Amino acid sequence: MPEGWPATEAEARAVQDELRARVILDEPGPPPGTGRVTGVDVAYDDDRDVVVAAAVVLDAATLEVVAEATAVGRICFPYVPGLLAFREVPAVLAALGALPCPPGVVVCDGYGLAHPRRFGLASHLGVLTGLPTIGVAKNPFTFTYADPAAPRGSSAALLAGSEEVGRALRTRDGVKPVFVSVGHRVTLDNACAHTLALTPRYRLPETTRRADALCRRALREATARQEPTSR
DNA sequence: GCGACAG
DNA sequence: ATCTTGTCGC
Repeated sequence: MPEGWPATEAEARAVQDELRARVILDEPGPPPGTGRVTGVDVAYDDDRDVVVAAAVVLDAATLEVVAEATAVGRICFPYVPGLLAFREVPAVLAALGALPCPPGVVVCDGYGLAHPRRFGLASHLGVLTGLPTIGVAKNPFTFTYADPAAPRGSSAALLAGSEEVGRALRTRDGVKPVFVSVGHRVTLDNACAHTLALTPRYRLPETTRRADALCRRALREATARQEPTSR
């Protein structure tokens, strides 16, 4: 359990309300296809109280893996809608810290600005690290959107009432869109461009696919010696 | 008051 | 997130 980590939901919401002021929204961020892009994801074993985070660094031009790292820890916050960051951030920080090179733009599995208090996981991670971050989620959470046109690349506003908090972006022809929002130091247009650059083949970005596979594998391995294989 | 609700 | 086999389709 990290120093000063909130113990209650009310404390956690107060932390969000305070850190939100530090989000930078007026920087365009690195152009897609250049430098590096890093995916982060987390897997859990609630019964054993184990959490594993993975960070996978890709060359943005080729999408080849150039580095990866994992971190194992204890679960330090329950899943509460709107407070996901408090469950995921400590392990993700550890995984990012274990990388041998700078991560470039960090792609999170979840939301940034598209959040009840406009401070989702990607915003939180961005503020704590200073890195440019974006959020790419698989579900619209509580937000609304008009279905984008069928071709890949089409998009529609992701709305909280009349406020655009992100974009529903079609990454594959005729397939359910992903939900992109800004984290820190990246523009929404640029975040969508990055997302398209990371989806040459599948609905989800290569970064999150790679990070997801790695943290699941690391969780299996971290968990393997504690309970013998049943048969 | 009740249900919904990123991962 | 996680529990879980096969199956339909490109």
